[in-house]
Amino acid sequence: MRLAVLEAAADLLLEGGLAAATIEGIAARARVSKVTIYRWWPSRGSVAIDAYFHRFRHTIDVADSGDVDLDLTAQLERLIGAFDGRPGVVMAELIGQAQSDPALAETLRTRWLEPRRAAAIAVLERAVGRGQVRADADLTVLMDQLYAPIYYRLIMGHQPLDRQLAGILVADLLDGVRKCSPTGDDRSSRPGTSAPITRPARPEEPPRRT
Amino acid sequence: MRLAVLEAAADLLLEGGLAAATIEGIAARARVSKVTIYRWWPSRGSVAIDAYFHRFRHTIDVADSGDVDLDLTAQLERLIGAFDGRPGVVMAELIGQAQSDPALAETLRTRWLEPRRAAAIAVLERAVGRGQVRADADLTVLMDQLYAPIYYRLIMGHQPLDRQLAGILVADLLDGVRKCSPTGDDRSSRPGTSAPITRPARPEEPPRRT
DNA sequence: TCATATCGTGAACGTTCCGTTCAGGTGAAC
DNA sequence: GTTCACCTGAACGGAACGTTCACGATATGA
Repeated sequence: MRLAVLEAAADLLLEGGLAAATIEGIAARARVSKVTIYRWWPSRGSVAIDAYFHRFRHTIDVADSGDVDLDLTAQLERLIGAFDGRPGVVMAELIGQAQSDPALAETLRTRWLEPRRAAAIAVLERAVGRGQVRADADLTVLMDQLYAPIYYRLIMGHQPLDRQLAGILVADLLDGVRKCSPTGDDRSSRPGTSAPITRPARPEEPPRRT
Repeated sequence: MRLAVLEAAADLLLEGGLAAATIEGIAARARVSKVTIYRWWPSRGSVAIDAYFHRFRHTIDVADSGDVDLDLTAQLERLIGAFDGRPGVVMAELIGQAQSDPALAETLRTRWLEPRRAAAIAVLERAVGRGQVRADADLTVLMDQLYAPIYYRLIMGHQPLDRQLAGILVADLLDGVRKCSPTGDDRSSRPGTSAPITRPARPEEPPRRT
C-alpha cells in the first residue's frame, strides 16, 4: 500500500506537477482509501516529498580526487543534472510549497539539503587541509555561493540552468578563495602577492558568456 | 477602492502571511465586494504581490562611489535589510506561490528581480570599465553568486540572514574576480601574478565564522 | 431632466479539495 | 473462533475558489 501511494504520487507529480498530486487523486490512482493516506502522512506536501525522494534517491557520492575544482564541479553538475526537466519543476514546486508549510520545509532541510551540504563541506574541508583553500574562509558562505545560484535559477527562471554553470561557479569562487601565499591566512593579506600554489589546468573550461 | 484593497491585502499579508490574505478576507477587510477584486486582479497571488509592492516600494538607489566593494556591499545589505522580519517571510511566501503560478512568477521577475539586477549589473560593468573586475567574467553568474545566497537563506532557512553576510559575499567573490594583472584578461592567466590594482581597506570587515 | 453607461454591491451558486468520521470488511495470529 | 490491525467506501462539514445574478449608486451629456 505504502509503495502504491508513493508510486502514484510520483507519477502524478511528474505528470501534472504539485497541483495534480491531490490527496484524492493519489488515493484514486493508488486504489487506496484517503483514510489510509492520512494514517501514514500528515499532509499533502509530506506525501509529495516522500514520493519525490522515493523516485529520485540520488546517491550523494562524494568524489575525492584531491582536486577541489574537479570534485566541486562534479557535485554541482550532478545537482544541475538532477534538476533537469520535470524533476526540476517538481523540486521548485516543493520548495515553493515549503514556504507555507513548516513541516515540509523541515523535511526538505534535513533529508535533502543537509546531506548534500555535509558532503560538499567535507570536500572544502579537505581542500583547506591540503592548503588549497584559505583556512579563514567561511565555508558555509562558500557553500551558498556555490549552491544557491543553482536553486536561484531553478526557482526564479531568470537565467538558464545548464551544466557548464558548474565550472564557472567553482572557478569564480576558488580563484578568490584559493590560498595564494602560504604565509598569509588572514583576510587582510592581499591575494596575489605571490604565485598561487596550485592551479590545475582545466582544459574543458568553456569560454565566458557575457 | 483600489487603494483600500491594496492596504487591506498588505495588512493581512503582514499579519498572517499569504495564507491569511484570501480574496474573501481582503474583500471583507477592505469593505469591498469580491467581484470588485476580480474585476481588477486575475488571481490571489496577483493581489498579494501588488499589495507587497505597494507597501514596500524600496527605491533602488544605485550608489556609485567608484569602489565596487562598497557599492555592491551596500546594495546587498539593503536587500538583506528589506528581508528582515515579516516582509522577508512574505517575500519568501510570494516566491513560493510563484512556483505554481506562472503569472505571479513573471510579475516577480519583471517588477522585482530585474530592476535590481539591472542596477547591480551596472555597478559591475562600471567596475569592469575601471579595470577593477576582469573583462571576461560572466556578469550574470557573478550576480547570482552575490544575490542568490540571500534568497537561498531566506527560502531555505538553513543559515541566518544577517547584514554582515553582504561583506563576506562581496569579498569572497571579488578577490577571485578582481583583475590582478592589467595585461591578462584571459581566463587562463593566473590571478595574482602581480599586485591587485585597488584593494581598499574595509576596516569593518567582521572576523570569519566557520 | 432624464436616459444611459459605468462601476460597485450583496447574496447566492457550483466546484474542488481538505481533513475527519462512521460502519463495516478481510486476513493473520493466537 | 475470537481478536486485532489494517483497510475500505461513503459521506460529512468546512474553506476558499471563481462566477453569476439582480439591484443600486453616480455621473455624463443630450
